[in-house]
Parts: sequence; C-alpha cells; structure tokens
Amino acid sequence: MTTKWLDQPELAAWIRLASVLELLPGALDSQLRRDNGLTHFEYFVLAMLSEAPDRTLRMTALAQHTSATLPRLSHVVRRLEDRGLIERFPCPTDARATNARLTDAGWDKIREAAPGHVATVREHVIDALTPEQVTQLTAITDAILTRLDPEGRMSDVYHRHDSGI
Amino acid sequence: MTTKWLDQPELAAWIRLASVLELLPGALDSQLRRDNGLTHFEYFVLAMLSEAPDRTLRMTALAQHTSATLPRLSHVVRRLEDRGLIERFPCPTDARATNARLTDAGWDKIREAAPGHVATVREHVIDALTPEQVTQLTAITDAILTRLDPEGRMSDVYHRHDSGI
DNA sequence: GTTCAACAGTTGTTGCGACAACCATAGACC
DNA sequence: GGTCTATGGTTGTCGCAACAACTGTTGAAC
Repeated sequence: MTTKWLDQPELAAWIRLASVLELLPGALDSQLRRDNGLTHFEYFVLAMLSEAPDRTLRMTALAQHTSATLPRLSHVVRRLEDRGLIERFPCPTDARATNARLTDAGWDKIREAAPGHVATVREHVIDALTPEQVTQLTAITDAILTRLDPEGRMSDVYHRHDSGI
Repeated sequence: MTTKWLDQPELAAWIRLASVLELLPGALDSQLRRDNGLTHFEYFVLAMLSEAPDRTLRMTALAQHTSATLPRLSHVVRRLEDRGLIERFPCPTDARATNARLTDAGWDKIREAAPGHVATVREHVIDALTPEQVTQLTAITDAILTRLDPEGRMSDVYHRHDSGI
C-alpha cells in the first residue's frame, strides 16, 4: 500500500506533540527528583497506592493503574521498599500474588511531594491552557488512549474523580 | 503559599495526558525498533538531518532541533556513526565545532523507515482525532511548549511545513 | 490425583539517558 | 600577545527501563 503522508495541519500537530513527549517528562522528573528524591513514575506509584483501600494493591493491579509492565514495577517497588516507603507481603488468598502497601513514611512522602508536583503540572500544562482547552485536551487524550490502550486497562483510573495527583 | 489543587476537569485532563506520556513513546519506539532497528529519537535525528541543507548540521543545531542535550546527542550520533548512518567531521569555520552529515546509507534507512513510522503515528494519534481536534491539539501543544521551552529553541522546527516526519 | 497451560512475580542482562567532569578553541579585554 | 571567560563538544559513571528467562502457584481436563 502507498503511504498516506501527513498533511500540513497533521504534521504541525504531530511535531509539537513529539516535542512535548520529549520535554515534559524530563521537566516533571527533574522537579520531583530535586525537591523530593522521586521520579515521576515513583510518585505515581505512591499516589495510586495512597488512594487504594487500606493503601494496598496487588502488584498486577498496581501495574495496570500505572501503565507499567510487571518487571518494571517489580524493580521500582523493590527500590521503594528498600527506602521504607512501601512494604510487600504475600496475598493471603492467592499464594502467587504479592500485595504492596504504602507505609506511614510513604504516606508522609507523598503528602510532602504533592504540592510541588501539582504546582509544576500547573506551571507547565494546566495554567498554559484556557478552561475550554482543558476540556478539549481531555477528549483528545481520551481518543488517543482508546487506540493506545484498547483493553482500557487504566479506564478505572481515568474515570475516578478524587485522585491526589 | 497554600496549594491550588487541580479541580475535576483539570485532573481528568492531566491523568489522561500523563498516561499518554507513559504509553505513547513506548509504542513508537517498539514499532521502529522492531521494523527498522531504530529508536524514535534516532529516527528523529536522521529525519532532521535529511531535511537540512547538504544533509548536514552542527551538533548544537541538531541538538536544538531534537530537543536533546548535547551529551545525549553526542552518544547517539557516535552510535549512528558506528553503524554507518551518519558521518562526523570538524567544522571548517570553527575548530571547536563538529558537523554531522547523513550518509547515503542513512538516507536509505530513513526512507525505508518513514512509511511504517507515519502509519504508526496515524494509527495511534492522528486517525483517532477529528480534523477539528487536530487543530485544537496544535494550539494546546503550542501553548505547553511556550512554557516548557521558553527560549523557543525548536520554534524553527515547529514552524516548518515540509518535514518528512 | 496427575498433568498441563496459564498466571503472578522476580531476577539478570543489556542499552540508553542524565549528570558531572573534562579538553580544546574562540573571542574579548588589557 | 597573553590572559580569561564563554562556547562546543566528548567521555565516564550511575540509575532506570526493556526484554528474556526463570520459579512457583493455580485451575482445568481427564
């Protein structure tokens, strides 16, 4: 089949999105690393646990909530456990499974990191947009995620209202 | 100062954007790696060179076009040079500077990789959106980049029309 | 109750990105 | 023309992510 190239408006959107993809994660990471010694992904893991019942989640569920593979999550959780922010224990109902629970120190850490992180998100993203653009961005990212994550593994995460992100 | 938390619409947009940030680079990388043995960043480097006059750019200019730091670019270009896709030579007018030029093999490589990459971008992003949403996305990412890249180092890249991305 | 495929997680290896330290040249100033 | 700072680039080290290989457990088939 012959390639259907991007036309000018499509290309304009894509080039800018690619740049955001390149720059934004670094900006988020460097603020969190500098101020709290966390990567953005580690922050996200702690945040997801902080909202879960009993601050506990199975590794598989946590991986789905964070869009991560299980091997990646396993390494990250081990490091967070070494730092005392998370504890792991075998699931009582399924001997294959492992539960991860946020410790008090982990709770304190996420409470400490949240304000600076939210300020960074505002500074780089939300406050750059009009309220109307925020709504448009929701619809656009929703459409992209439908293609990217067809099983909708994260859909329960998207559709909650009370997150502490 | 007391934190201004994200309200519900803001949070909805941010959670989805964060998921896109997490998933999209991996999707792009894995297609290019599988089909052409390139990372998305390597592809982007080759693409920027392919559009430059004489297929040549100074390292600093190439770093700006690709939103990369110079150390990162230096490593990547050395690897691409080892693979024969790029050649480096000292700049004749400034003995401090290095020029990077796309070789014929590099030119063939980018021509070979482009159709599959464009198809992936269409599949995951562009074709998921209405034409109106594509326009909205351009404005939104432009606003974010203004905050993220205040010097507008990449602005010449954004505002070209003829890219082979 | 054995076998077998699927599931849940961990571990080891490899490769890339971030950061800091470093070397060389250019241009300004006196 | 010699010093001094800024610029342009490279190299080395460390930490994290991707991938593959592996262990142990479950549930179903028979």
